[in-house]
Amino acid sequence: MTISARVHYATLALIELALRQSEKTPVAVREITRRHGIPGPFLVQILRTLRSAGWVQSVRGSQGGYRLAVEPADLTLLEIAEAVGCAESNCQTDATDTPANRMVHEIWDAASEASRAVLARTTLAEIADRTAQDDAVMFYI
Amino acid sequence: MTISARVHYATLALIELALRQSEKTPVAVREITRRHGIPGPFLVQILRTLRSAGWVQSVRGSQGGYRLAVEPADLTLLEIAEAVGCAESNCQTDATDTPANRMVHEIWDAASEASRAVLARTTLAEIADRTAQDDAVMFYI
DNA sequence: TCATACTTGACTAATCGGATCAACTTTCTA
DNA sequence: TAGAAAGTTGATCCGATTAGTCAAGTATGA
Repeated sequence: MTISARVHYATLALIELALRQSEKTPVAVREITRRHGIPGPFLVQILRTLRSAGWVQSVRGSQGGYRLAVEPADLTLLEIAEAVGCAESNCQTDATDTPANRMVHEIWDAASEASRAVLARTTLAEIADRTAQDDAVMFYI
Repeated sequence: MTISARVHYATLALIELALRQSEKTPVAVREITRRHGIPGPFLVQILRTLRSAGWVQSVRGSQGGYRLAVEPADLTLLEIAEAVGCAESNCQTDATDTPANRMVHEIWDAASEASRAVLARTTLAEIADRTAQDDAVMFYI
């Protein structure tokens, strides 16, 4: 469960889309990259993945952009991380299959499971809401 | 907290040394590599790190080898992972510092902390003991 | 004195994550 | 109906990290 830049950017983009769900026109890639400082073509690549996961819709042509296609409350950070991140194969070695080897692997698995549990119980809706609150405070100041 | 082969091998080696603490002569590298299927020169490299951490002692010359230099109950898997593994810098990006960015980073930190907690509460003594039991069962069969 | 075993430092090969580019298609708008 | 604005796709590149190797040297027991 290594959190790569890819996963981080994907999450930021989804938050942005979640916060602007009510807008009529879709959100252009350039707006997202500008607001969050994400390298442009890289975000495009990430959005492609999000689209094939069915979480965003794209609208082509002028005035085009991206729109969230799911309920933010239904999407967990674990799902995002697993869909966007690469293979999360934990610790592949050629070590002999011994009791010690199995025992140690159990611990790595338990550690991995612990962090996955944290991500699994956090939804996009939660962080979007909390972000919105912070944004409001910033605006007020 | 990615578990690399390096960390895995280090842990296996330390278990082996822990189980053979009572032996008169130190344990040769070759014995460890054979029993656990660890690439020879690679293990040497790892043992160097363990030695500079002060966890193992080396004995040179004929009949030489390695010996555990600490109480297995005092060594946690987290310490091993952090000493042997490389930089565990979680998610470095150039993303703009926004509420969303901070919020998301908090979650990654929480996830990382959860897995570290698991490793922090597991000691070398525990896994060595449990391994010894499994070994005994295998021998009995 | 020789075989055994650790020491050290440099070196290589493969993989992966991050990032970029160019050529193309779609759609709006003037 | 032309052109500008946007997304689409596939290929590609680069640098860092990891896994793993090698060779020359040193210490020690038999």
